[in-house]
Amino acid sequence: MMSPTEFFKTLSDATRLRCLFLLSQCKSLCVCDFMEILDAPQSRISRHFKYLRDAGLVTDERKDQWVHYRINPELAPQWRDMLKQNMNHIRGQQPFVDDLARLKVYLERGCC
Amino acid sequence: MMSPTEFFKTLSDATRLRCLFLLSQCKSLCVCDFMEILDAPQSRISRHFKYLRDAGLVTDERKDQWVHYRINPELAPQWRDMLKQNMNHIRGQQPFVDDLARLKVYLERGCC
DNA sequence: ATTGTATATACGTTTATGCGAATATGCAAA
DNA sequence: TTTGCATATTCGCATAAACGTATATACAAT
Repeated sequence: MMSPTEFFKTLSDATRLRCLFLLSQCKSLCVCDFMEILDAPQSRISRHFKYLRDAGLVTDERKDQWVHYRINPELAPQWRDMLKQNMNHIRGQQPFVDDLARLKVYLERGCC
Repeated sequence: MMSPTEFFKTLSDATRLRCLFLLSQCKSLCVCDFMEILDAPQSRISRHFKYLRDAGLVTDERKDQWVHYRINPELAPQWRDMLKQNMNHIRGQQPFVDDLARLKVYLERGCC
């Protein structure tokens, strides 16, 4: 179980927050998607997803070589609501506006 | 102006979060109130209020020796809503339940 | 002026966190 | 079983953040 402080700490890093935001806007994405959309090296994405997994906010599912992440479908409703509301609030701000635009382009031309 | 990441970082420390929560439940409180309710040394409270001031989340007002803090009444609606919603979400969890109980006892018998 | 109370800040230390580079692992296809 | 790609982890380093103690400041009352 997670404390509110830990919840906010998890959201307090730009890479993690941008990843969570992207996941809040689509079903699932794999590590290389995040690398491209956020223009970040692989170790950074992977490391921060470890934090997100440990916090219970996301789950991973391997398909062949790819690991797909999604918002943890078993997240307690309380945290799920909190996450959703916060994601809605940041939706209109940078860098999330641009990230969302890039996500859409990316999904349209077919992801990895 | 504040970035979402900075907003969450500000909420990611237990002392700051508890202070903000208390302020969300009453008009204003002074440093010694927080010291007693949270059982924390003065330097800790004061230091964290500097962060909260710098982030623009609270304002201070001196009355004689006492400095009263409140949620910044000029906080942009966006942040105000976000803060309010998050405070509502943590309301039912520890240590905030106990903090609120202590706040009520404290206010009833007359604060500092 | 001095004292007492409330609050703020400076200092040195400790711990936490983020980073890239390098390496390891897992899986599929050859 | 080797190669190649996707992902995870380890490492050493650098910076940030939190802490308590001690000191400084602000104000009121004497």
